[in-house]
Amino acid sequence: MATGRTHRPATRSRGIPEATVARLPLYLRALTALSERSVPTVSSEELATAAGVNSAKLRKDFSYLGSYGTRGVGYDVEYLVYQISRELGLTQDWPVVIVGIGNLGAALANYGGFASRGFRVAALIDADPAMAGKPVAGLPVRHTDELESIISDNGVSIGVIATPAGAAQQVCDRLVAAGVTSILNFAPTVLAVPDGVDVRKVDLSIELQILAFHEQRKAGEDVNQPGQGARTTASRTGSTRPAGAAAARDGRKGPDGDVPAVMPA
Amino acid sequence: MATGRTHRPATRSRGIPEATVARLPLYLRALTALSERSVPTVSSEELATAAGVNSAKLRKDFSYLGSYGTRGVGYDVEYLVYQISRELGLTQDWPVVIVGIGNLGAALANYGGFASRGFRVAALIDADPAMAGKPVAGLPVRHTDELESIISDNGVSIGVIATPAGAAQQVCDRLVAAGVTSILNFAPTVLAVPDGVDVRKVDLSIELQILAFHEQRKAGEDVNQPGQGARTTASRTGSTRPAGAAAARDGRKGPDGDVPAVMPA
DNA sequence: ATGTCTTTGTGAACGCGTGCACAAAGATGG
DNA sequence: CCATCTTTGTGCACGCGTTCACAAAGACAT
Repeated sequence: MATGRTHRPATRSRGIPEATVARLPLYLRALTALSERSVPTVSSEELATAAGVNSAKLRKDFSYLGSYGTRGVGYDVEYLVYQISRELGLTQDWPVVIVGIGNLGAALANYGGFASRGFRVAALIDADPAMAGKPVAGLPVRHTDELESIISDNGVSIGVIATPAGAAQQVCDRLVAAGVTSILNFAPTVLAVPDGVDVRKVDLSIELQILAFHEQRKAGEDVNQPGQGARTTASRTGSTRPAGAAAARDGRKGPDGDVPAVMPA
Repeated sequence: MATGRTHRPATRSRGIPEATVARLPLYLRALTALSERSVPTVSSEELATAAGVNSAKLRKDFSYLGSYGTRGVGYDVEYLVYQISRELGLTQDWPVVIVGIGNLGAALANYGGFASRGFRVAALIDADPAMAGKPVAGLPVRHTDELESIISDNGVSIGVIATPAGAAQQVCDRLVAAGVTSILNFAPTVLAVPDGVDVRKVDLSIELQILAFHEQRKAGEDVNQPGQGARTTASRTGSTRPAGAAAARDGRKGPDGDVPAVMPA
């Protein structure tokens, strides 16, 4: 999960659990694919497989939306596409601004998934005056000075931050002050926002680090105890101190070259 | 959060909960920043604030790694940086290949967070022959034909997929066959992989859809009728679909089909 | 040494999410 | 109209994750 929710203690929004909301786009994608192939109905089992989830979970998720299935038959594909789209708020058009038109910002601007899903890129904004006017993905890049007026004029409520980490909080503040209440943050920083503003974070390097953890674990399984049965609940309580912890403490001395000292920009 | 875990029923890897592992990179980032400012020690409260989490949660997370703090004082910044780096497997150098050098792939290649955090981009791979040899982020793009040999020669175990959705599964299969056991997938597709292979998914459009859901909820708190725009100023252009299932049932639903032909590529 | 003060480490309770398993509902065929 | 078969919708139990609250541990001053 490259995800990170800020605030919001897992509030059950209108009775729909957060975990379910996070899966609805997944279902929607699978359903849209079926729709394009003119498949009229689909069972929870088939759809679950296509979406990569458990069928019981899928049925429970749908039960939060209402009883949209027919027992013995399954779900009407078109109908379900509409219901989920409506629930997610995709039946309306959301104007979005992207701030920070570097490599990533340009990639986002060109991302087809936005336009095709109820989102419209209202403007691309960058702080570099040299970028101003330059067309990216068919849109002229606007300068940061125009940020407030762009948001106000277009009624933008969702902003995407693709700036360097150092500029993110400042951009965030301006977006919020101008009226944006939902932010998708690609900068590797924790954003501080007032209550009522949603922030979702996508952090590329964090995802890789999590993968590295599991990769290391796989590699170390052979070296250490190859025990398949090593998953006992034995170490549940008590300090599960790794055997090498004591030795590691010796290395405390200081400046090891191992530790990368450079933050990602 | 742009994250999505595939498979793996929340296995508690070596006693460290998945949720904790996912937060370690966050702590590491905050700690590295402190380290650069030569801060010697930090309390759980301060660090928790910097990382954007609850202090009790942070202490419990660290307790899974061992007792690395000093009561009454806090945690030694340098020592903790090393411990977390080691736990995440970042004290070694992970060679990574990026497949699909479109907009997103190029952005990833240029992303500083990779190189500075124990990851090394071993190669950039693209299926387009016209791209071959072209330098991106200082590396010459290699053709897909070389995929297997690149992975084998460099001992790559982590692959990043930034191709269009249609090519993702095929690329994935080849990566896995060549020996890759961890995949970071940016293509909007559910990847099927054999046991033992980890897949993490980053899906840009899903994140936006989740934001839209909450945004709609905020806007519609007073209004019951769906499809109500949030901000009062601008008229929300668009497809305010005639409510009702009937309208939905006559072909062509929402924006348009999913699976954008052009991926974040 | 002794007392005070700060901060960690964790036991325990609670709530959310997941998955099983099954009854109810409806389709379908005779 | 009845029997059978398929698939939904959900009650229930279980486990993970989060949070509170506090005792234990150490630093520091006197």
